[in-house]
Amino acid sequence: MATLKDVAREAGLTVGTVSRILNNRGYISSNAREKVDEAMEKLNYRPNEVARSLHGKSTNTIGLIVPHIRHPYFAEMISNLENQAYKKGYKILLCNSQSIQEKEKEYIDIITGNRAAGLILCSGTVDTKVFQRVDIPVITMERFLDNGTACVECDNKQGGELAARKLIACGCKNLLHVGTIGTIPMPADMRTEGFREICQKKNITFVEVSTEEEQYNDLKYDELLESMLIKYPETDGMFLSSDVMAAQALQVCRKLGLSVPEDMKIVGFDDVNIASLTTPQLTTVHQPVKEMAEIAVNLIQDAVTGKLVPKRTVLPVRLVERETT
Amino acid sequence: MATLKDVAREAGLTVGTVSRILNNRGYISSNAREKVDEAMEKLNYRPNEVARSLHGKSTNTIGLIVPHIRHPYFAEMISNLENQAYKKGYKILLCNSQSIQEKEKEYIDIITGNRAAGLILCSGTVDTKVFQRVDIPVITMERFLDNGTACVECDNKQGGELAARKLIACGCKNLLHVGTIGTIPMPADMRTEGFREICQKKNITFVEVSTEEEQYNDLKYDELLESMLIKYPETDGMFLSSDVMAAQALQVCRKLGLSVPEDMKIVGFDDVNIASLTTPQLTTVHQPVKEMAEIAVNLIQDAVTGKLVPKRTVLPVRLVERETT
DNA sequence: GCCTATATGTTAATCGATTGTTATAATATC
DNA sequence: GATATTATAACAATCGATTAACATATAGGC
Repeated sequence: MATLKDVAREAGLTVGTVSRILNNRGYISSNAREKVDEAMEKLNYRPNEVARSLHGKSTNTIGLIVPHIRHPYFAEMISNLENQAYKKGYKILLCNSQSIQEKEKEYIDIITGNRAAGLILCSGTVDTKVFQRVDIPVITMERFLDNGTACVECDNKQGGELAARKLIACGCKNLLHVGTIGTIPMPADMRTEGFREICQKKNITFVEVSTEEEQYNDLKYDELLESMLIKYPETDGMFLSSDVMAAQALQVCRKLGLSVPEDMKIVGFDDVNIASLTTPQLTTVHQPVKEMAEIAVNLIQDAVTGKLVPKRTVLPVRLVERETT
Repeated sequence: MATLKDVAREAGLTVGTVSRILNNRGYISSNAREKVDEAMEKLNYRPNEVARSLHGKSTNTIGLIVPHIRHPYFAEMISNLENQAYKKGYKILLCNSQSIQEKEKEYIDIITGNRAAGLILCSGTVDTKVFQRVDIPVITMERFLDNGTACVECDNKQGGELAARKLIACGCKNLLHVGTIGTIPMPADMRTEGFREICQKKNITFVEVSTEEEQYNDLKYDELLESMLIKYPETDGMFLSSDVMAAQALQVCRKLGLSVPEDMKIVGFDDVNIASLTTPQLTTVHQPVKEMAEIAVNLIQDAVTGKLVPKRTVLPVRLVERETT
């Protein structure tokens, strides 16, 4: 591929001048600019961003680590992050950790090695110690991290409360809640917390179940859900920590001959696409994914430019009532 | 961040020696290696990949341009591509074109400017002329491109045939097919082609509709579908070019009081997650996304290493029968 | 004819690594 | 003990751009 030197030679100028023209610095004659434009066109020149980044301190890349791309919530999140990154002149280096600690660590090495401007972490198995050695801004989403630069999350607890309140208002007496992965603490656990508090306050019987990594990875909760409904046949309302789970709960109910919402009320979480594609459509807790994504990217930029950055940003959620309650 | 020079100073050696140790070339004393290890540990050194790539000819980045991340088919595709890329030592630079030509062009500039090893293109609005100037391997997926290095696709025509055959075998007499975006020619159009051929051969009445970009971008087909079903009330079978569309068709049928599969049979395309989360679950044409993704990444690698690369790879599809037929 | 503003050339350093060539030790061989 | 061999490092060029310092050249203004 053609280099600046080639362009300079072709245009009959020196690299210094051509670079000046490219970057609009100093004095430039329209004549020279024309010659350079022609030469670039002719040689199909495109500045080597690698060389440029080497000269500058960092790149305009944001490393993004998610546990799953296929999961609609993350697909939605990635999409919004990409969008905002594009607007701000960043590009996204996409890393799918699959919740594998080793892979996550490796990706952190790759991202820092590539001198990314910042790191957005939606995945959470890595030891926080790893991050003491990361010297670029780290924005966590739905993940605890003492050493992180900042954290963006939705009001998970409020979400759990909304779900519990709704189910109880619908007349449910025996609730079942399936939460996030039991082995890894994360902000999403607060959904359970909020749910629990309301149930206790209102004196409603409830069962709490957490999922296993395997189920999370395969997006396959039907067996767990079925066994739970068989184990607790008196259940008349469920709060699931994701819409994917809730959609599967619907299928399980159908299999077991339970009508929703007549025999069973269901509340999901996330409010992704599928929530309105199931039959009946899901009542769910809406996460402001777009705003969270925008804030995350903006925080990276602020942190890079040395601005003071809020340690924690919590956005409100809201209940979207559809047909399962 | 610490550089090689810092490590060398710390270890009391020169950069050349340290580099040699890092890359295991030439003679190295265990003493020197030890000192370097210590220095790296102490300084938290991580090689600057930007500098490394500058020296080498290209990076190990693959540029990936998709029209949508949120669309479950692409989410699935991205996930599989990322996976294979990781296995092969590549990283993914993710670009969401939103089917906007200008954005696509800009991304191509960014990708080539960053000296990516190759480009995987799942999006298709850009003028093919643009690619005459791209000097890295370009693998297209579900997209025509004369100047591309290679193309990977599923047997779209066969998919259309399977769908038509199934609907006809179910006894449908008046079919409706909603295809891809009318204004942009793409391999997926062959689904329509295959569908049409079978209908004609079997003498079955059918209506063909194409979608608009706006609907594709918003993943919102319900209004179109509803108007079509009202316009063609005799319709008793539908073939939709994606599962997202098929899932929405189900909702529209429900709204119009049509039972599926009794009054209306439905066949989708892609076989993504939602296909088994709708009620009834979708009969659909399965695309071998994983294999397509693996092949695409492998083709990039082969092209980079100068291997001869097949111009076109077509993978078979298969019908997955669920509950809508 | 001098000054100034404009335009470009020249030269060289820099970013952080890789790598070929060369220099210097340490050890082995006869 | 001289010579060959092997081990270990230093030195310097290179990748492709940016940028600063300084020199030079042309033009117009007064």
